[in-house]
Amino acid sequence: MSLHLPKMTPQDCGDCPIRHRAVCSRCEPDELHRLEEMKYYRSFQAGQTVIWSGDRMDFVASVVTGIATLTQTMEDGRRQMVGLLLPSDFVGRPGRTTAPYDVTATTDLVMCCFRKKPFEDMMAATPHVAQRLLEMTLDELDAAREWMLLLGRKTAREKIASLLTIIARRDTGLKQKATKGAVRFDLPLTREEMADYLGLTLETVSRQMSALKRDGVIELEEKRRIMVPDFHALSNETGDDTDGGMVA
Amino acid sequence: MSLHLPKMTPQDCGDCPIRHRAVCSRCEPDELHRLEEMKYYRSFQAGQTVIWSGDRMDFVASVVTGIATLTQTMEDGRRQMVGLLLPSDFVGRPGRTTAPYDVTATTDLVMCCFRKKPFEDMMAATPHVAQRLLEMTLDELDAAREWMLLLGRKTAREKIASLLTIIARRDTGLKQKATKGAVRFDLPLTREEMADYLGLTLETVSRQMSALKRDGVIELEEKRRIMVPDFHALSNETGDDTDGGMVA
DNA sequence: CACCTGCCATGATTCAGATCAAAGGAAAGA
DNA sequence: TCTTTCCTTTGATCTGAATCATGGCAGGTG
Repeated sequence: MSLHLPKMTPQDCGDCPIRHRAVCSRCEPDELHRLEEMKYYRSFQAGQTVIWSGDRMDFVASVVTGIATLTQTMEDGRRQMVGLLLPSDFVGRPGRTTAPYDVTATTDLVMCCFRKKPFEDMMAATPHVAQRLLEMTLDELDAAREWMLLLGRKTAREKIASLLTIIARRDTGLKQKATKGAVRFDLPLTREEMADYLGLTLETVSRQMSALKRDGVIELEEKRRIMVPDFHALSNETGDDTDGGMVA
Repeated sequence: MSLHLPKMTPQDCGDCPIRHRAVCSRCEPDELHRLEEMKYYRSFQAGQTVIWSGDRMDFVASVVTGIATLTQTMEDGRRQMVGLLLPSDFVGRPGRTTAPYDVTATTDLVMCCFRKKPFEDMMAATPHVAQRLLEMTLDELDAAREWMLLLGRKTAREKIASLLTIIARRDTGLKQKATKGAVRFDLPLTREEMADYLGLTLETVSRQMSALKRDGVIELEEKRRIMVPDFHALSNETGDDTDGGMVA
């Protein structure tokens, strides 16, 4: 395998695929220009570690393409994934010098980085970056709390169904429950990564995937290729109130 | 029981017990004055619900005194606490109209409330509130992620020890691991609330408390009054890397 | 080709924590 | 005083997921 990483030609922010959703989405042209001056790209291969927990972290970054994970590890090796970073998601905390989690590239990954100091200066000087970052952080907090419910109270089957639902939704670009009929998508995670995310073992993940297949809720076209014949049936397995909220 | 709530005389922000830690901590005198004009206090008795999940929420607020909880409930009644609100903590999300969780007063509670619209206007106009709110939200996100590790990977005994450690630390006002010798504190939660927080049943909570007592890690002076003879011994039960991080 | 190595599935067995059940103690009201 | 209610503890049993163990398959490599 070649170890050459693709050379990233610094792009024009105007062409950036995450321009409208990332931390820079609210920026005025002059702010964007300033960010453009300080940004640089970094690429990682699938499996590479971006940062180790405890390392000094002198940059912040947005995911441009690919998927990364945040994981915590206990001394005895137990691991829990605490975040899944998709394109436009932000990594790093202004005002902190040390990474609190391992950040790992799950697929090939491109990040748009800013050195921390200039970025912090900019945050202090103009409000749009900070405003957007607050919004994004609040969204992440909501997601983390939803995950707490999953980890604390859901069964293995519900956990799997919930994860598949989330991936299916964002993969098909569908917002709410509006998904009808069959859906197809690729799992970006190994069984072990799924287990780390769901607070399960990989064996349990494998068994529950098989069970959902046996019950006709999903079909496996390949190990990582999922077909959901009836999205509503999958939603019903998540344990969430999926029936559109308010009772008539 | 009398249903009269204590009449709160609006306080001067300068005397406020949470002045230096709450969302207003960065405010300049003029900003503080503006907040003072729009604030109002609300009191709740222990056990009262502050807001129901799904309710319209037209205010945001800081906890002044007392403790509140955020909980999510599944249709079949499974409950997971997703946040513990202590004095100076902030409730409510600017830009959202509907409460995502039940908020409940665990003890008698006083909140300093702001109607959402004026508060949002102020956030847009001056940066200090938004800056502080971002900081606090990032802290909460870290706490939520630490809790994800606990919920996903820790044993019942580790969960209990972790919760006791956290409450002990904030109760004794101690920052890091610097606690030496005996510590005493009151549990602000019932066994059931502890269970809801830890993703356990109340029976398991009770049993593990008894086990920690049997093993001499804690002593129960009353049901809710904890004495920890050796704080380090308790920390060792949390499963966390408590030995000060870096290996020599 | 034969041989790894990484990933996945599945069977057998164990065990931590849930569930079911009963009862004790403290506080509040009648 | 007795009763009720809330909180807690403890015991007996069950069970969902972990653990232990094996084998299959696909892709890469010598």
